[in-house]
Amino acid sequence: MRASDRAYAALRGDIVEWRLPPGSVLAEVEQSERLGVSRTPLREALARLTAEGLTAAQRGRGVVVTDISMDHVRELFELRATLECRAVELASVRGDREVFRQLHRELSGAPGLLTNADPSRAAYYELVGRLDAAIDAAIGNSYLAQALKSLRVHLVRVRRLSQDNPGRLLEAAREHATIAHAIARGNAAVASAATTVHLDNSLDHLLSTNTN
Amino acid sequence: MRASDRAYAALRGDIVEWRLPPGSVLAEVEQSERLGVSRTPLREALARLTAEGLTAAQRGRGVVVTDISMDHVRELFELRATLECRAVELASVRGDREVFRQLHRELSGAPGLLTNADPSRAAYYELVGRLDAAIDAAIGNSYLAQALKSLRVHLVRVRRLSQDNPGRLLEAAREHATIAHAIARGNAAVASAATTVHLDNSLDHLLSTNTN
DNA sequence: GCACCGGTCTTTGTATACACTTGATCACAG
DNA sequence: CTGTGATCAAGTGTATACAAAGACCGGTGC
Repeated sequence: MRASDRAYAALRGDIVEWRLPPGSVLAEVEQSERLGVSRTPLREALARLTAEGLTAAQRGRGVVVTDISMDHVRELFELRATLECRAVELASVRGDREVFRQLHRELSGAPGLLTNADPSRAAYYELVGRLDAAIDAAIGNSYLAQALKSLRVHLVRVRRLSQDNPGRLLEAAREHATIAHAIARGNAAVASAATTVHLDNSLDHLLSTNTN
Repeated sequence: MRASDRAYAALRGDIVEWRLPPGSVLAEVEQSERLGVSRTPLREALARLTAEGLTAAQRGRGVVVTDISMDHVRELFELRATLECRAVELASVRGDREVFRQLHRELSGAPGLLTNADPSRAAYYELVGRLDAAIDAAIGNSYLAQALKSLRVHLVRVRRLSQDNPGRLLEAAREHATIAHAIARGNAAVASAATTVHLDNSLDHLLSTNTN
C-alpha cells in the first residue's frame, strides 16, 4: 500500500471519528511526523481530503478541518434527499428484487440487533451499510454512485452529532425496512416517499438533540 | 499563482477542449516538461483531475484521460436531471425574482445572438452560463452547488460531442427562457418540469447526432 | 509456434533540501 | 498609549535525487 493512501486513510478516519475535530490545523511537518510518512505523500492526502470537502486550505496557515454547523447539516440533508430519492427510484426499477426482499427480512429483524449487548450498534450499522451498497449497485449509474459516496463521507461525520437513542434507531430501522420493501416490490414512488420521510425524521431528530 | 494551479488549469483545459482526447496517457515527466513545472506540482494537478473523474490512474502506466461513451453521457444526464431539477425548484422558492426576470428577457432575445456573425456562439454560451450562475447563487446550498459544479466539468467536455445546429440552439434558448420564466414566477413545479423537458431534448439531440 | 521467464528500462512513489510567502512579534515614532 | 513598520521565524510551495515497482522485450523451452 502506498504511503499517501495510508496517510489519507488515517487522516480521514481521524476526521470522521472526531479525533481531529473541526477547526484542527493540520500542519504538514507535524502530521507527516505523526503518521510516519514524508511530506510529499502527506500533501497528496491533504489534497484529496480538501477535494472531498473534509478540509479546507487556509492560505499561509495550512489546511484546517472544515466546520460542521447545523446549517451545513441542513444543506447536507437537502442534497442527500435529492440524491437518495432518485437512487431508490432507480433501484426500484433496475434492482434485483430478491436482494431487497432479503434485506427487508433482515431489517425487519433489526430490533434483535439493537440489544444492550452491542452498545456500538456495529451489527446494525453494518446492515444499513449493506442496504446502501445494494442501492448503489442497483442504480447502475457510476456518476450518481460517486456523488452518493462523496456525500456519505460527510454523513459519517455528522452521525457523531446525533446522540442516537434506542427509540430513534428502532424507528429508523422500521423506515429502512419500508424502503427496502418498496424497492423489492418495484414501487419507485413509495420508495422515494419513504426515503423522504426517513430523512426528514432523521434530520428532525438531529436538530432536536442539538441546540446549536 | 501556484505552479500546481497553473498545471491543473492547463491540463483541465486541454482535456475539456479535447486537445487531450480520451485515452491520452499523461506521463509525469512528459507533461511536467511541456507545462514548464516540476513533477511535484504536476502530480498535485493530476490528483485533482483524477478526483474529479477527468482522468483515472492506471496502476503502473500513469494516468489516462477517461473515456466518454454514450452510456456515460446517459448516466451523466441522469445525474444532471436529478440535480438541476432540484436546483431550479429551490431557486424558484429562494431566488431573487428580478434576477430571473432579467435573464428571461435576455434569453427571449437569444435568437439575435445566434447569428452567423458569431460562429463560436460565445455570447450565447455566456448568457447560459449566467443563468447557471444565477441558479447556483439562488439555491443557497453549498453542497448542491458543489455537486453541480463538478458535474458541469464533464458536461463541457460532452458539449463537443454535440454538433450544435442553429435549430437546436434556438430550441434550447426557448427552453432556457421557459425555465427562467418559471423561476421568476416562483413556480417550482413548472421550473422542474421545464428542466426535465429541456434535458431530455438535449440528450435526445446528442444521441441522434452520435451513432456510437 | 506459443507460452513462460528473466532482465532491463521506463515510470511512478517517496524523501529531502531549498526558496519564498506569510504571519507574528517587537521596537520605535507619533 | 497606539499605530505602523521592519525583522524574524515558521510553514508552505517547488525542485530534484533516489528507490521501487511494473511493463516491455528478448530469449528459451516445450
